[in-house]
Amino acid sequence: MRVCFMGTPDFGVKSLERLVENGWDICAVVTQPDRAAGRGKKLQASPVKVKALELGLKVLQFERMRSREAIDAITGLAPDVCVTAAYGQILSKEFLDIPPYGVINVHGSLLPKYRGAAPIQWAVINGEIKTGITTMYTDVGMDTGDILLQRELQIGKDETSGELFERMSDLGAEVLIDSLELLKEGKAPRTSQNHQEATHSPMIKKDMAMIDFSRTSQSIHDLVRGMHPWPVAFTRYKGTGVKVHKTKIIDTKGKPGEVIVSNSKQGLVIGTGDGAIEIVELQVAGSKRMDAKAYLLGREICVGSVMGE
RNA sequence: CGCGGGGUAGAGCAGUAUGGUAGCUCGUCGGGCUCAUAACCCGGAGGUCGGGGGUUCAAAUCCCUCCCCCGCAA
Repeated sequence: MRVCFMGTPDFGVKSLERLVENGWDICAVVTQPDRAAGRGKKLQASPVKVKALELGLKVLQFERMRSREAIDAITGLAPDVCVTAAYGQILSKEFLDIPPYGVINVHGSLLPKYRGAAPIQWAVINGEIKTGITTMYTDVGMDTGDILLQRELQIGKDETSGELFERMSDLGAEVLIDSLELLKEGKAPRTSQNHQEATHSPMIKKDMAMIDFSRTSQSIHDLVRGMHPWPVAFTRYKGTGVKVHKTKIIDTKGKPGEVIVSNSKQGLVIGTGDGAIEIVELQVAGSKRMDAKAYLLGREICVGSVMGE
């Protein structure tokens, strides 16, 4: 089977790697165009593109997948199946009809829950204790296609999105391979989704990562985990941004946002809506990420002052 | 040339405008005190001040240059 792989961020890299390891014939890797990003605004290739080049695969990049040019190029490759893993563009009916075996998508949630762009982060932010991988037959809707395979994964109490991402991309690669095997043998299951139970996970934006200390300690802890390693939950202190990398729920009481404890021995503890939370690791603008205790050796945060403003 | 902050002891910082003994908090090592401690007291070790060049009697500090880290924006 000729496979056309489509993906952009890290999530897809593992799947691509495993496909190649397992001997699948990758006729091309389609990824989003290089974008100006990072300090200095240099053009940057997507993680999938980097890996594809490393593996010596043919790379294609299209501004718009719906364009004539893109459709013709893929048609010309005559793939038997297309695989998408966080590709980043909605595919048209015309495109979906190209490969005879269809387009298979690897999605980071137990569909129909968490359809959309950021299923892994939202599962963590919402404090879910389990999530999983779904492979599906892509249709024109947003993650609405019929389910092929599904496999669950437990989420750790202190696990971050980044850590979960790692495990999810491994699992995703596994489930993808299994799905393709079944598809090839003509034994692939197909179950439609229960659309009544669908939920959505929109793309994460920076402002969603702002900590609201009037919420519960648990939901703040979940936000911090879910927004890590990007964009990282943050608050403000005396006008400057403070990223919060790691927190721990503390059994104490305090007003929301109030600094209850602040010294290099005991650390930094802030009041929340239902108790308190310790900021274990933080990062202020221009400086590195560090333990709050280390930060307090050289800088002061006054007890009684308020975070968040 | 997108905007900006930073590199000083193991850690976190001050010192740089006005060049002149390397400083603070913590850790660490040794000693003392206390029923006790996130304790307290005494003493010690630990630094090519990111690299290189220059100016000067003298450079962490002024000039030139290179390297590295980070925030914003994307």
